[in-house]
Amino acid sequence: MSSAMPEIPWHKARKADPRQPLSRDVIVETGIRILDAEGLGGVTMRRVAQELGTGPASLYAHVSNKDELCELMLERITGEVVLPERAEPERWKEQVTEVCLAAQRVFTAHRDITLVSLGSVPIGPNQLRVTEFLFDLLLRAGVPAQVAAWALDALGQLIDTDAYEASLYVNRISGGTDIDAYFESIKDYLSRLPADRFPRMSSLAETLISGDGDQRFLFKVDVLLRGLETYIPQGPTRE
Amino acid sequence: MSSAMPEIPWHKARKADPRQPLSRDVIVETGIRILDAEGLGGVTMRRVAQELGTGPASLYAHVSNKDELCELMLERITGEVVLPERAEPERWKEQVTEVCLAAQRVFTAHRDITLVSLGSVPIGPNQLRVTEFLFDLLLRAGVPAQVAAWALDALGQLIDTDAYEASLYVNRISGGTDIDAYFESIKDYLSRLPADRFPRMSSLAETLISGDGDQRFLFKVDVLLRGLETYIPQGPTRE
DNA sequence: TTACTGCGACGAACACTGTTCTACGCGACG
DNA sequence: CGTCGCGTAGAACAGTGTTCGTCGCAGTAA
Repeated sequence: MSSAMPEIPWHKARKADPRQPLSRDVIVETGIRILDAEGLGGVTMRRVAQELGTGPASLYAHVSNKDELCELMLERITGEVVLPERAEPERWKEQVTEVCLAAQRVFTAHRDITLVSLGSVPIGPNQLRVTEFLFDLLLRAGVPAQVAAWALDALGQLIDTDAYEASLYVNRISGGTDIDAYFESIKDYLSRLPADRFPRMSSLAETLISGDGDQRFLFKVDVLLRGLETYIPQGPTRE
Repeated sequence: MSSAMPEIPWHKARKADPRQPLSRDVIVETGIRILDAEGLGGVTMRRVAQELGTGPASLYAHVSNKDELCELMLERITGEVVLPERAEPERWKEQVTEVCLAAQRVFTAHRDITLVSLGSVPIGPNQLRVTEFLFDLLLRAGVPAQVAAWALDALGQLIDTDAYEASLYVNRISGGTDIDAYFESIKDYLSRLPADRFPRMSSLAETLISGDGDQRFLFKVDVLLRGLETYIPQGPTRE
């Protein structure tokens, strides 16, 4: 206890990077940084804490859970989705497509973050912001309220699932796998299938695996919108 | 080593249930039993081994991985999906709906197993069986090959995602949460949203959360099929 | 200035996870 | 009868999320 005691060494050297005094925001930002670099699997409490020069227990003063941390990350990332200035119902299909594509781009850029949103009801402010825009747009386009409401569910699932699958390929690529060779091997496998039991898949293997992620995603959105259009009372929009 | 030695106790008492001599099939079956009872989170190598009266290391002689075990489980479960006797293209929409509903029922009955299929290309025999049937049905209905191929992707994602979300509610229920009260609280939350920024969601909160899982799922399938129909060259099928 | 009080920080530990190493025992085959 | 190989399984390793209890520092009251 005397002043003759030398400085306790480990207490000062504790953090190589004595940055902000550890807040909710810093933790979320750090989590996202790790997410972008290593994927959701790399985001562990220990890893985040280490990046902040501390131990995992310190995080629990600001974040109650790892699940909560992940949802906070998702909320912040959803904030990156930029929406059009205003809804243009006369070209609603194009605008819905634009928003979906923007969202898919943002999520895919953050690896497998959509694994989090697949399992949670979107109630964060930013998630509500996007949902409200699409909801309003569909209603203005003449889609019945109940149809529009359920369509939001479908659109959200579509974006999440597609972004998740896209991120899996990113993971594989960053894991060293040659993605083209991978798809080629699948095509070979399908085409070699016994033609008596799998006539369609074996003969159309090429067709099955054709198209990159964006093409397939845009196709799915298009199918959904075409289907939605048939629910508009006065029939399909005239060209 | 003499015959005077008493029975080695721990060798006989090792397993309370000395069943089959540990094969791939038994391991997969045990995994599915645990999956049904506790969800995918309960399926650990230790838990499966314990159920078989052995240690986790023993499983690795029959299964190379936990991931492989999960995919084997998925494959076997997919085998439970019963397909119609033969494709009836004249009522393709109804038949696709039937198959989708059947698949969704099977998967939902096995908790969150679809979390596995979300992350893997379906190449197991049983998965191919279902896919081939749907592919053939769509082609016979007049859907162009490329459209049908991509539609298979969309249908699979729809089934997987919906079954996964349904299972989350099952998990919550088995976790003791009152699911009705949960949705009611979400409805309250949405309706209390500031009306200036969220006019649509706050006023239509009731509409947003209405409908049970089956209704919403059937709606999504219907939208997809209606959209698909517009891709058929001679236009929508006449009634 | 001093004493206290409350809260954030955090090392250590707990109960888990998937996976690997290595020794062991038993059946089949030469 | 000997030997070889394979399936079994205990122990251990490097991780995981989370909790406990201590410790030091800020702010506040006396």
